[in-house]
Amino acid sequence: MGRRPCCERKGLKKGPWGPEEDDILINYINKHGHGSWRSLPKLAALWKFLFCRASPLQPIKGLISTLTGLRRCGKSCRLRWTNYLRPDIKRGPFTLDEEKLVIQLHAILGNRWAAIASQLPGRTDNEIKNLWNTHLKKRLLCMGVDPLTHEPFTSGGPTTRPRSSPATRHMAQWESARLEAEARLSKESLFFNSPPTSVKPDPDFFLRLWNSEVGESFRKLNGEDKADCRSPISQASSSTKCGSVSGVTIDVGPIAAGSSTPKSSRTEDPIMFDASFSSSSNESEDSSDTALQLLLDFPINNDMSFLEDVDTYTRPPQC
DNA sequence: AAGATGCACAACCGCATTGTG
DNA sequence: ACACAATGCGGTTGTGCATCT
Repeated sequence: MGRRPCCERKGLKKGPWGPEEDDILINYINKHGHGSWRSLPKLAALWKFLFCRASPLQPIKGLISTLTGLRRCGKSCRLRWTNYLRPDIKRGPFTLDEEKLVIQLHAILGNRWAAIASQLPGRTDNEIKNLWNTHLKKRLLCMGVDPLTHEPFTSGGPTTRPRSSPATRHMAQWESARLEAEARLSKESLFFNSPPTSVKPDPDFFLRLWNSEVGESFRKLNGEDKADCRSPISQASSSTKCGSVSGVTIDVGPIAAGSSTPKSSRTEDPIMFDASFSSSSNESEDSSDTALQLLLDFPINNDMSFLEDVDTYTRPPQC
């Protein structure tokens, strides 16, 4: 038996949202929260009809809204809210620091846009995805760096198989563990002692995480680098030792000012990110470090003269 | 001035994962 | 344990605007 569609297709509006639709959605969510996205469109319209009658014409407008509902499926409502209407969204161009952070996190996490977005307060996964596809990827290509692997192209062009350096693999393992633990702790804190509205980890979250079993397992395993590494979570829960990234620091500098309710306090975060990936093991041959550092030095304007200095890398044909 | 082209971004689609009865 | 619904996520497409020819 196949899945039923998330919403009935008949009569549902598609395409750009209008101000009236935004208004209905914002008012309803501000008042009630989104609850069930599936039922939200009808509820929102009904609520508007019943309670928002500022002008003599409002009852008529409200009736129309009620009869037609939002005419959007819940999925569309969720997307509109999370990507555009949410009050904590930071509009405007990405700052240099944000771009650096996106590049660094992409090197670690790959195309896990939601995970990357969680590290940039006020930015959505969609926004970051667009930034990557329209700006950063091209920038990497023009530098002769494979956007998949964050490593310089070989003379044969882009690598056909994504390949990550040991340091990058370590970072990915650690980041995956951190994200898993973050989700778990978030659930636990909700369950045990948090009020319903408090879902964000406190500023000491990473400190606690670092001191938890996960961080402990990483600290203990300093220097061991085995090929068949499993996720750090698995490592932490078993006796099998595997590679580690002890002392890994990623210093991304200050995130753009004015960001609202960051998930963590970076200045206090013991897990400092450092573009140089200061892992202790066999990094001398790891070209991705150099590539990443080179990328971070990339000028933000369109001045391409920097390419003259990059004789180490093969320039791809499209540049 | 008008059409072509490129770019940026919002929105959609389909699959994966999670929740629930 | 299973089926189904709800939600989340990433890839892709559509659209409007700016720039170029």
